[in-house]
Amino acid sequence: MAGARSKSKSTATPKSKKPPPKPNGNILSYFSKVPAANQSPKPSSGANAASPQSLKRKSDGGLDENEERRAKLTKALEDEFGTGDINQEEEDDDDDDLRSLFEDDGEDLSSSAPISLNTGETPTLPAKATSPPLDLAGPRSEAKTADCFMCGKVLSGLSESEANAHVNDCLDRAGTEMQKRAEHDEICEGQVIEAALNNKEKEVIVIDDEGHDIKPKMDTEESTGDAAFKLPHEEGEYFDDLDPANDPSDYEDEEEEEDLPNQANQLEEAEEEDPSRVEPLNSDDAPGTRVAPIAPMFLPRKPKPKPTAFTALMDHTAEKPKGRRKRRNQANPSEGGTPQAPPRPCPFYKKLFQGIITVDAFRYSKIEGCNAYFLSHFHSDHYMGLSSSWCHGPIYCSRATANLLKLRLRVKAQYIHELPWDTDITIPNCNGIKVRLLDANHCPGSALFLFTTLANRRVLHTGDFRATTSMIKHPSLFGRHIHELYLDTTYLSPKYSFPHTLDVLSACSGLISSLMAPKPGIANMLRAFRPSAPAPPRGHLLVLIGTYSIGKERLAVSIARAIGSKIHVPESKYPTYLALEDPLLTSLLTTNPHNAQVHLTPLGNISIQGLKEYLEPFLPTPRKPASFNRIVGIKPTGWTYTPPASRNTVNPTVREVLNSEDWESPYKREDMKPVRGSNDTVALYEVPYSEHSGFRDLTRFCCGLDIGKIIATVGVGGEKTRREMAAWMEKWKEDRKRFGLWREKAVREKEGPGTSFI
DNA sequence: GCGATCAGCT
DNA sequence: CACAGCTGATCGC
Repeated sequence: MAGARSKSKSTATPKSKKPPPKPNGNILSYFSKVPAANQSPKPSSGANAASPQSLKRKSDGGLDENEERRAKLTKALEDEFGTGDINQEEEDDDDDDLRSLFEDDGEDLSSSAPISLNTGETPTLPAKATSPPLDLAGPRSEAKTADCFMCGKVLSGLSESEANAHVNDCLDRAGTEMQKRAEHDEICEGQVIEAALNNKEKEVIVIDDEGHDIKPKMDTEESTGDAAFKLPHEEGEYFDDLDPANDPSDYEDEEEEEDLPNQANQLEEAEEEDPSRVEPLNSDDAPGTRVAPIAPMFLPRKPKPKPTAFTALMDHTAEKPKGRRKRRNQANPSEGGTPQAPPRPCPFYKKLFQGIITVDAFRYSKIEGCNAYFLSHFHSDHYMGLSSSWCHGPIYCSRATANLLKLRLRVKAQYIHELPWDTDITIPNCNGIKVRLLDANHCPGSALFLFTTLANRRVLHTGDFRATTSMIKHPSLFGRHIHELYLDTTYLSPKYSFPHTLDVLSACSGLISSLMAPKPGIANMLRAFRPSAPAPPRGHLLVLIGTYSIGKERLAVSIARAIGSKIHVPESKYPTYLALEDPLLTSLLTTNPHNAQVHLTPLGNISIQGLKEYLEPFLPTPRKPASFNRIVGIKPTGWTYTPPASRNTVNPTVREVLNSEDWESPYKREDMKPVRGSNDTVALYEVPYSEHSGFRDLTRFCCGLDIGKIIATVGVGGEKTRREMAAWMEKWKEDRKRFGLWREKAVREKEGPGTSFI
């Protein structure tokens, strides 16, 4: 399906008319907090070099595509080069927008210092785009640490580590700005909900199954209490809190009943639900054949588990159909196979409130009893099953995600319901349950779903998320009891931890800046003779950043801003990026590869060989000078980071994980080492940039919030992983019991015990 | 030819 | 390993 989709031609032209910017108020939002700059960067006239044909992926076979691309780029360069400055185009009318964007305080991303592109005869962004004016790495730099790229403060008197500390402070401060905004939004739960309820326009989206708008019926229904709250099929634990005898705060008790393997009790549920769906494993003859789930990640592979009802159920839980035998022949074995094979059952962790609401469950056809399908973010393993033929019910998601559903999957608009951020919305036909979207800090448009029943029972589904301390402090979460948490447990193992995102962004920006600066040795030598001597240029550096379809844009934005470059994206991906409606990103995009020093490319191209090939068309020929003659690849991956050797990752205590300095995962520019095979011209860096929560993130999130039951959503296929995850959840619970909710040390010290840190 | 699904491969 | 894809093959329509 991905293949089919990607083959579709990307003739889409940038939309000139853009929808209004989405509401603000998120923490660590992917979206800039400024009004849309309302500029749709035109595909530059000289961009034939980047035509879809030349940049499309290798659909017509291996090297041809690269050859073709190279040829076209070379030709374009030759055709064009006389025209002068490759960086000029598109700049002029962007100045003001850029300036305002750089000055915005809502963006926590790195530098705001456009600087010389350092391309020899070339020049630069117009001076007034620079705010504060600062040449971090250009030939005229005094030193690498001349100024803070956040606040402009002169840092040259400081040691490098002091300078780094300062810059990190600045970056962190940018984060707290968002916290303030969140506070501003909301004083207490009641007010927010009330505000939402009183705001007719925002309050309810009511759509019937055909997608027709019908009359809002909020108040009547919501105020009718128990009767209105009956779920269609059965009564269950969700009704417990209707009973006044059930103190919602008494959650320890309800946890007590939860077993160690947190989900084992789901087994019975699953079997009751539809016993016929529990299918035998690994039998080629059996209908519905499939292999056992992939062994839990991070654990030694074991022989395939015995087929049990539970494993059979969990087999369907893998987001991806990896390692699965073919399912084709189920419906009609005599034929070559038919897609009409009975749908897999939807795994329990995607079903909320007895399944009246599901999250990221689109590959199970129609789910009986589901009145609202939620999509947490636009990654294929979560939207799998969605297509133009979707007709099983309304889809709720963030605006960016909604845009992408229409643009990329052609899902019919009548099924798509975009929800605002940080606002309670009553979900139609779901017994008055409300949902509030919170920024998941995963990829653009990614959301946490916070559901609230009429009886004030809160259920949080994280989708995929990267937890942060500001997320813990979010007024929608902090200080509230969350009865159930569906948790992204991708990295729920002490082995996995990642540096703070901002540290990584800062390190990358710093690295690239320093690579653009003259070699210190040479510069110093020259200066020894003649201090004013311009440092010799080191050539034009191209920065190639690997990315999936959505995600990691922050890396590109951060680096681009640090070096004053635009960001080139293949023309085929351009509409996708526009659909994110991120004004900052949009303002930096260009489809002209010569117009930007920072390029985004599919992760598959990020290898030494791939970099070489990518660079080639930009190299000089007898007929033209080089656009670029060096290339640096950035490969964002969560897997390469090794924590400090002193860290106890075998059996750490929760306290240790939460607070010990050993569990800081520092990351600085000096930690960035090129991979083997890198040289002066072609260098590849793997950076520990993760958009999932690491182990410490998860621990802090779950110890910092008042959480009842936790349900893992990843890695639940293997018994051992399940057990280990459950053990951690148990430890978190004990820690909360014993020490109370975790708070950041600095905050505790500043405000003293007992004070809320909101 | 197109959409959907899957095996295999990063 | 696998973050979250991509690519080609196959099948139904």
